[in-house]
Amino acid sequence: MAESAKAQETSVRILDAAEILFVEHGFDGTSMRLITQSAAVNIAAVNYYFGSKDGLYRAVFERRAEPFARLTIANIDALERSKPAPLADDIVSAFIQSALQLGADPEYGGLTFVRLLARAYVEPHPILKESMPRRYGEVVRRYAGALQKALPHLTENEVHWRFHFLTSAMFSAFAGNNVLRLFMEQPKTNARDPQLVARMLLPFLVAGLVAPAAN
Amino acid sequence: MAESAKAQETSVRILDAAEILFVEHGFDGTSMRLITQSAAVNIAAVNYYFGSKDGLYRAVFERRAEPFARLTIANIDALERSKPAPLADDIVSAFIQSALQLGADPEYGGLTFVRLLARAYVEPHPILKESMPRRYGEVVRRYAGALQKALPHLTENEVHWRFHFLTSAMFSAFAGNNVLRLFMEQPKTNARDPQLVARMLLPFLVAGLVAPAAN
DNA sequence: GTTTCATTCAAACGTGTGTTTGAAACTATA
DNA sequence: TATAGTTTCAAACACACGTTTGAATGAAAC
Repeated sequence: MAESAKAQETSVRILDAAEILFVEHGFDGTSMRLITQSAAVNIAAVNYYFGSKDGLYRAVFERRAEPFARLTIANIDALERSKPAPLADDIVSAFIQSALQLGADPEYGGLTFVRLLARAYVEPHPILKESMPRRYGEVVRRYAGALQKALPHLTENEVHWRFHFLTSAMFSAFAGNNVLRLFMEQPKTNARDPQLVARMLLPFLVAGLVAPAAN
Repeated sequence: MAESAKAQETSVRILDAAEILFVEHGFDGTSMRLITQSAAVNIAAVNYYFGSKDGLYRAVFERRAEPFARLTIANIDALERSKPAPLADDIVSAFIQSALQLGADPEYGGLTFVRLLARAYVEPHPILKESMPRRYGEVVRRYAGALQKALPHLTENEVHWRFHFLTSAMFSAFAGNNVLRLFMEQPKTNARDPQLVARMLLPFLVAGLVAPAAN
């Protein structure tokens, strides 16, 4: 254990520890000493490798962001190649599937990164405001564009609204932010199994997307 | 201005300032000095009136929590009185309407409290884990129960799942946590008008709820 | 006017924060 | 083995944190 830990690169150990702790306690709630202690590393190592705590936060995101973006785009590429006019059902499936793969494959960061994204929505660090849109702008354009073609009865504006709702519900569900857990003692849902979450999510989101326009 | 500020109770000024700042910067990110400075109050006043920073956090929630719970329950009471077997459409409307009234009426805390709730999902302070379920358990039971009757083709478990998705999407939308804003430079949605949000939400959520069961 | 109580205030408390330092330890090249 | 470069380390830095203190101030009761 001590050996394998030693064998690992110091910077990677820091990233792994920080990723988990940032999810658990947020950026402000996670101290340098907690991170370095959890990574079994001297406290000066963070500044040595990442310059600052902000730099570490950025690095934690950058490690996962691009692989995830590439994954989601690869999925819609594959879909559109196999089916010239995919249905909303297919598109949502591809999107959910991306999050599922992210959660399943530790190389992509697993569920931890999904939870980190969910936290970032309500706790927007200035660093993200700049780097995330650059990385995910194309993802949104691709999926919203495909949905627009599949849902011609909706205005472009309304498609974006629904994609917004969809994304909120999906990330929140995968993140395990069991809203109901905050509201009642014994929620009847077990939000921890991603496969189950996905199976429950799909019909709900697809039906919501294809619903008649408002008004 | 100085007079009206002086006329207001000190403790209320602290609550008002803290409510806003907790939403903006989170619990850990909001310092006592920032709160008291923003409330134009001596720093010792927080401990004088609320005992501690934790006590203030609890007080910020408790001021809004019960009126909101009473409001949502009054809404479903009225619905069930006027309609013996309300449809999913009616129930979701009543739920959304509660959040809308909360957002519209400053006495209920306005949108600020909705945003605070949204933050609390991903940043669960120990204090909330204990006080929120006690306050909102009945709310969830009432709405989930009514939905169960309106959706007999779904298992109790699946109803809870969908109510979970619904709540996530709704609070996230009302909170103005525009997920897409994090992902693209110029989102096509303006998440700030609650009436508009509600109009867009309703068909999406209702369709999701009444969708055929998974599997 | 005096007394009593609640409230406000400036100042300081001890502790924890992110960051920096300069020497020690290690690794690889010569 | 000597040397150059990289990485680790204990210690300290200045500063911000939540909290406490004890005196000053205010208002109400007698």
